[in-house]
Amino acid sequence: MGKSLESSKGATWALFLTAHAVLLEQIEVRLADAGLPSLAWYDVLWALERAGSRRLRMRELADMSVISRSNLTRLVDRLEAAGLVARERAAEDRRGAFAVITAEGRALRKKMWPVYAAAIKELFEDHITEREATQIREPLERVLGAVRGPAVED
Amino acid sequence: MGKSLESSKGATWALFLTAHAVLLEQIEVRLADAGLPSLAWYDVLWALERAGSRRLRMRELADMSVISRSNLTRLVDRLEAAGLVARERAAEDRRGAFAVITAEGRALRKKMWPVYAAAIKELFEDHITEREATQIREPLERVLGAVRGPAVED
DNA sequence: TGCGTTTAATTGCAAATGCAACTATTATTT
DNA sequence: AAATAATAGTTGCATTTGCAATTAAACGCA
Repeated sequence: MGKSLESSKGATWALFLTAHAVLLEQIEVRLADAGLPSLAWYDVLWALERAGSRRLRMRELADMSVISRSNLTRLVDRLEAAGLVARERAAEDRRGAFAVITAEGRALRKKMWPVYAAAIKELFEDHITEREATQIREPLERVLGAVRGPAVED
Repeated sequence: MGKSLESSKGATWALFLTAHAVLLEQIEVRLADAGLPSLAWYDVLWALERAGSRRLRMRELADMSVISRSNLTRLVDRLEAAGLVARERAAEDRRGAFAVITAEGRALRKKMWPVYAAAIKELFEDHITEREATQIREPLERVLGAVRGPAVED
């Protein structure tokens, strides 16, 4: 294509950061405007709802939501205070605890989804083709794979 | 390509969020390990350094860094306390203030860059081709353009 | 000119986050 | 089995964020 561009990778990274910040900000505004809790709550509720028996160990939940253990402890505190989640002591390992989503939790998650989905659609999906989605997804999967499971080194 | 995939857009969005969270976490760890401040500081310093006369109005800086005005006020408070930035009252509009990067600020930014750059490279750039970078960048630019300048509506 | 409006930036206060230390329990060594 | 290490989760405390209200200056216009 003629003149070579310096490197578009740096620009891609910058754009990745900016796009994330702007989109998340917009989504949070929409949720707040609808009188709904933040995305962080949604993520945890959704992770629990998908889980086999609607429960996950704190550790698993923290990993899936990509937040620290201590932050998850407090987030679950808040969710529990709101009646959306309950803690259950683990029988087989008495150190551990499960977070279990309640019926109210499921109801709220279900109520949040349309607002969240509409935001994703309008802000993100409507502007990219199916093909582009794949072209974004594939490299990101590779990136994530490299960070997460860099194949045990010895 | 034969069997149609449900929609890869949802998966792309999920991946976008996860990749962002994981990569940022890793980058922050590397900066902290090197005894350096967070990316938020870097962003502000870099925005100022790029600016014409090494200064920007608080408003512009907040927009560029995608953070709220009030948060920027405090972030600049901290940067100022660290001697990396100074505030300058605007002459032509006495409500306003400029944030100006200091020599120390420039020095620190310069010291942070190699660590940050190495992280971006290893975690992100090394796993995608130049072509893929473009294929990510283009749709994201469109997305961002749509959110930001949705063409004045009336 | 004077009055209401908009804009820039900051502040108060509550909520959320990050990090290091701590408790309880299980796993490993010897 | 006792001693040591490792793991799960929580807590204390300091930092950072978010939101609403506030102060100050500029603008718009009657």
